[in-house]
Amino acid sequence: MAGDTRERIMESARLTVQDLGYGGLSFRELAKDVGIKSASIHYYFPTKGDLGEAILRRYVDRYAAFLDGLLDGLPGTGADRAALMGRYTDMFRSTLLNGNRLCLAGMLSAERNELPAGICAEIVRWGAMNEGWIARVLGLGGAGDREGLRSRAAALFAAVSGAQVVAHGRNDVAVYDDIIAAYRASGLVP
Amino acid sequence: MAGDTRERIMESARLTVQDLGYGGLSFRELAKDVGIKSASIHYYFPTKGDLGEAILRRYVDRYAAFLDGLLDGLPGTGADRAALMGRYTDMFRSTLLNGNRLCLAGMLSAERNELPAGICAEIVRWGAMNEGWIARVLGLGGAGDREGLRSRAAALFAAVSGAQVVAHGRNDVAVYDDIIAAYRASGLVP
DNA sequence: GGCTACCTACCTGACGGCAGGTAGACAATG
DNA sequence: CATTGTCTACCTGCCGTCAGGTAGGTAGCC
Repeated sequence: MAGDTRERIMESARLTVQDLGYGGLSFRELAKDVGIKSASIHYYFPTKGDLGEAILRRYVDRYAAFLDGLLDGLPGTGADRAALMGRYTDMFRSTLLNGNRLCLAGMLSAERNELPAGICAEIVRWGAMNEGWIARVLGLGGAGDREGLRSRAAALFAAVSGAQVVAHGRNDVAVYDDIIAAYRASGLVP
Repeated sequence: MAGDTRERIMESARLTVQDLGYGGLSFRELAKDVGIKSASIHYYFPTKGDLGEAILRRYVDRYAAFLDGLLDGLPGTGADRAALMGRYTDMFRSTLLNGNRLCLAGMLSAERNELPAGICAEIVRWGAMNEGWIARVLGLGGAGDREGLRSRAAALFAAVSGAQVVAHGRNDVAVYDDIIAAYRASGLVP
């Protein structure tokens, strides 16, 4: 199966980074999980940095496609803002449910000061993509100056990310749910 | 100087963890920074976990004292809620300014899945302490049911933490400032 | 005063283990 | 024959940790 091994390396690596962080990702454990020898990983990804960049790049791409898919064929009435944001917060919720994992980019954000530059660039792209999507959703209701939407979207993205980190630190999804509910009550999240 | 070496170990370790994380803290580098040999650290802290727990415990205690100090001798009119929250957000801001560091507990929150239990307990204490203080500040305005204050405080704590993580990931304090401003505009932060 | 005993605050030197990474052989496939 | 994918074997370097030693101070006792 061409490309299968590469696929399984990336999948396993992603799950590990979301669990233990980039520093907690080891080629030996990774190889054990995939069922090959650690040296073989270098065939696909010359260095650890290359692997990290590849999985984050694909992560951002996939979620961009997923989020865009949510907007497809939308009436644009703005009646669905709340529903869309519910889908958005559920996205972060599901990673917590999956072994108390953190969003890949969120985890790497924390580790930023010991990461290669290529990964940092992808972290920035993750933020811009999320904020862009949220701004579009917020704009569905109608007007709102573009700059206002943009800054509110950035706030919303940071708030949801923070809720995930805090809940992750306490290993308790209920904490996440409560915080999101409070965001909604305060009007920050539609 | 009795206790001086122990003090310097803890200070250097704390700064490193806020910079590179718990995984990025090495006894050899730490010893080099303090000016002793790495083995000597074990004289003060038997294991790495003990050191980590000690610095986080003190971190929580000190910020608890600092925040309580802000409330001392307050008129309680509630006119100062905004000012107090400004002091609070400035606290997180200053760690970003200091070498793009993260709040110690925030960093450890991300690494939670590979941390000894003693440290995890202190992370929980950090959250409870912050939420308790914020709830008190929010309550200064007057009424508000206790449960409502509590959940709003939890949201505010998570939001500010998230703003710090996102700004840290982009290595840009301006990002933090913009997000906090948007929180204020949305009414989440007084 | 002198001796013993214990303490603090480090040190030297090493241990086993794991990290990412490399060189080169080899079998399978086209 | 050439390419692809994986292997074995190994490298250097760092990791936390430990055993054991030592210089200097202090306290108690004859």
